[in-house]
Amino acid sequence: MTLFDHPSLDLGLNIGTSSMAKKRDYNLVKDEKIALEAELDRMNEENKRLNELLAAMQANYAVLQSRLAEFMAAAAAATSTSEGRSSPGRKRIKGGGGESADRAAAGGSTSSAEERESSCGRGRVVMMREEEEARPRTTKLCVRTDPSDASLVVKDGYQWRKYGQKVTRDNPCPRAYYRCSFAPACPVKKKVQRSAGDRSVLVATYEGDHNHGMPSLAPGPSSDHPATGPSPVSVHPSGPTVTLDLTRPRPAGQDQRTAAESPDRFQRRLAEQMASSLTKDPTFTAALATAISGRFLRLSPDHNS
DNA sequence: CGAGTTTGACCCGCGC
DNA sequence: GCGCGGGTCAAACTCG
Repeated sequence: MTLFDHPSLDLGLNIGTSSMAKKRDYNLVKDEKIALEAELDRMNEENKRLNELLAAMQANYAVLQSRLAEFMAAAAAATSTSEGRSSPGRKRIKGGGGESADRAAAGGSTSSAEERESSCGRGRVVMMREEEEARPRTTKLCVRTDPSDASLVVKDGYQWRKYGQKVTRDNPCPRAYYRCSFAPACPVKKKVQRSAGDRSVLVATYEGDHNHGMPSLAPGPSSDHPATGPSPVSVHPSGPTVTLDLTRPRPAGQDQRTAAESPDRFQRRLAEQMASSLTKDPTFTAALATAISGRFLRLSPDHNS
């Protein structure tokens, strides 16, 4: 009757606008979902691409290492024939026959030195050569940091305790000495020094292998797990060297798209910025570097030898 | 109060 | 033998 003869205009409009708004919201959510799915696809693609890159790098590293092994074997054969026994104690290794055992014991955590000590005799050329081969693995990690950042900290996921700092002759920048403090008996040491040529590059030299897992990769609320990452990799004569650029600026033009952005574009940009900030995080990137180098070490043919 | 950092001293290998 | 330089020690200090 009258009730139905006079339907509220507002009510009807409200219903109409409400459903339209719902539809608009639905479309927005749909757009957002499409955008996120596209972003996910893009990330998956990038992940796939980086995995392929990593596989290629591993293959290259294996080839280079085998070549290095061949070269070392050839060089050893050549020097053993020409050198003879003329210089039994010429190339000494710290912690070897000349290093006092009580010093090693006083140091507390010099298991690598002790291992060498136990495996070498005094003044025997053959043993010296075995000792050289038993030398702890040395890995270099070059990290590009902000030049204004004066700290000698390379966040690689492990827990380090600084035990010394020294200004060396060939480099005005001080060199910091670290020991792995995560496991008491872990023999790994790390030296960190700014590159003499490029102050923005931190060169971290790792000696030895960790006898424990990676602390930051253990499950936990604050663990920063690498999934993808940048990093051009080069192999140095002393071992694999991972180079990271932590100061890379965001892609040009990204900051220029601020005016008149559609919501889904904004969402996309937000996602990009999140991904960008994640990969720009030094801890994230350094952990990634360690994970990559750790994977190299595990895949190394002479590892655990 | 414990863990980490700083820093001067010390040790030791090596070249001269 | 001596001095230099790299590596390490350890007491003092800082920080959370």
